[in-house]
Amino acid sequence: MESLDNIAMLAPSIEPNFKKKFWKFLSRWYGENGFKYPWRKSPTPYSVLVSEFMLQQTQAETVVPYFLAWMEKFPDWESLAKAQEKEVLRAWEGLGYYSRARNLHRIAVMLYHERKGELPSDPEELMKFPGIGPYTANAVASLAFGRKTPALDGNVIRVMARLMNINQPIHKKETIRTIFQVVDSLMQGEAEASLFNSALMDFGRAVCKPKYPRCFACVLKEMCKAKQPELLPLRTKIEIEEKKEKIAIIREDDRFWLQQANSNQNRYRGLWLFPYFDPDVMEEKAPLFFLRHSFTRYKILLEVCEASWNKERLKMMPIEGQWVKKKEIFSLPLPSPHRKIWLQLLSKDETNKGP
DNA sequence: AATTCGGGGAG
DNA sequence: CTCCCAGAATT
Repeated sequence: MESLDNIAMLAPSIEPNFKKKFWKFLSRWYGENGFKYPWRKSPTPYSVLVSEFMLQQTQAETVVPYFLAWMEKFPDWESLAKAQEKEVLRAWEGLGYYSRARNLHRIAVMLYHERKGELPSDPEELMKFPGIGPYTANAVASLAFGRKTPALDGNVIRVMARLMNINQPIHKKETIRTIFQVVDSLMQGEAEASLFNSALMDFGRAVCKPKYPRCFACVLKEMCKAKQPELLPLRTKIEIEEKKEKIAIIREDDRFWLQQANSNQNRYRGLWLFPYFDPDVMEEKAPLFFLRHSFTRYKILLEVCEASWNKERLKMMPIEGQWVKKKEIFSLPLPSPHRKIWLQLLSKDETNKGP
């Protein structure tokens, strides 16, 4: 088995023949099987950055409708720069990782005021912007500006790790550096940067899949050194933590009590939430329903109840939040579970109104 | 180097 | 149910 060092030393001098063959097979596969995503139709630096932000840790099919709606609402840097954060978060609602939306908005404002609305094309420069890391910087440089630089996402790293039979944890810095050099060398040919990176990512997603790779349909099989079927080092398993949380619905006619997520906390910052039930200042009136939702390592059972303020205690203890009219809740950004709560409440209101 | 940050789709 | 996704920032 080759050591990583050997592969790293080989990288700059991969045989021209190998490079040629690699792209010949891959480009043919891409021509027949590449995905037709809307952000590939007429890419601009803006549309590419929007799509790349949305695609961070989010499956492409999930992103499609969000991307289309976003480009309608915020077609360019200027419209995004002039928007309120509330609108921006509302357009992002349901995608998760909301700091992506806040960072994208910040970038728009920065560009609009400081750079005449133009992104730099150099990956090192791109990395100076909030929310742009190594992958996104190189993706934008290649997909939007045609720079020949490797965009190493999870798919590409997996493909290359198998191709070279790197039996080491693939998230190690040294491993990534090696893969970067190899891909960099592979793409220095006729291949257009945008096509090359897109093809490799699509290929990893569709064929060289994490769990059940379709080796039988692999066009790179003859040059792959992976010892099948042993594939990749397993990831460390994470412990799931189960929690119960109680949400209070406090209403007064057509107004509901909502609070904006604390600005010094990162999760849900800027989004609006129904408050947690707090027995010190609230009284439960009636149970409503349960809702479960899970994310990363948490499995949360949300209990939703109707509640009212305990006015005596409320006087001594200022409570954050404010009354929001029913009609306004539609336009506020809510985390997914809270949006679901809201929709449940609405449908109950409707059925109660029934003839 | 490990954790945090969401949510949904696929198997 | 479990795994994973066109990652980045923070600890």
